[in-house]
Amino acid sequence: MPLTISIDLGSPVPAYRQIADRLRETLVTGHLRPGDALPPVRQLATDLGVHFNTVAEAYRTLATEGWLMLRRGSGAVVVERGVPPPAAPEQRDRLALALRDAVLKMRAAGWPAEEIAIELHKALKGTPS
Amino acid sequence: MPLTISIDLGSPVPAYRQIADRLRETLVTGHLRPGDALPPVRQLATDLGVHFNTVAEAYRTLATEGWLMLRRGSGAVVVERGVPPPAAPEQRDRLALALRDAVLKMRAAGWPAEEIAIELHKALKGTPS
DNA sequence: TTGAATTGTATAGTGTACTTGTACAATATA
DNA sequence: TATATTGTACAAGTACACTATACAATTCAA
Repeated sequence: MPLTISIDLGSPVPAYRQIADRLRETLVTGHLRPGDALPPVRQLATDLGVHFNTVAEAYRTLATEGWLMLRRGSGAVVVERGVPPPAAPEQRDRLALALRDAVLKMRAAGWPAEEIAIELHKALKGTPS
Repeated sequence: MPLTISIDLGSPVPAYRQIADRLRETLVTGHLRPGDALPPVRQLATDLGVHFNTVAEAYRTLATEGWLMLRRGSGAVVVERGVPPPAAPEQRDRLALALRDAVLKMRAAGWPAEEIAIELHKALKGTPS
């Protein structure tokens, strides 16, 4: 599978963060596994309609999180991640807040609680551990 | 109750959006109800440590969403909102994506699925309808 | 009725973040 | 060993967030 992701250039979320988010999804769900190679920054950038430096920034984000190893010439490779380093409580709070705000915005937009729960389980599905 | 909210100035999420998020929470949960007055932008701004224009931007955001009515001299007042206007599919997708990304980041940080579900229910709790 | 105080609005300025352009360094490959 | 491939570094342009300041509409006390 050639890694097909897409981003929304009209979104207020910066492109490099969207790219990181979508790639993180493939990593968390196991569609990309240790040893797998990611496409070169220039190729993915062309596919998504952004500059390759924008993709490179996303790769660096994921490398910092421990998902990837980057090397010029060799490209980006998924590495064994082990136990995620314990996040700072401040960072933990932000993650929980992001979830809460997402739910609140959906409620405010009129989503039934049912459907929100469904969306949640979709997001949890396929996640190992 | 004097409306006590707090924001995180170190967060990458812009202050005006955090303020709107926290206020939306009080609105969705019914802690602020139609007819209630919000604090003047200058007062809330002082409380939060930002410029009053930043608070004003948050108020405008919520006014656009149909929660508030703004008038100089009178201040910001919660209005009856009725049925939320049907969001554009594009906007709907973004809401669902935000939820998905929040969950994925929590998983990536090592949160057990259990606790994520708990956080979700905390966010849903107290929500009418 | 009037004038001062209160409250949101408008607009310009400043700093920061995002994206791009371009040159470069390290690795792979023919 | 030369060339292509791949990520990196850094400067420039643009958009966004926040602030400063002046302003307009409303409220309220004298």
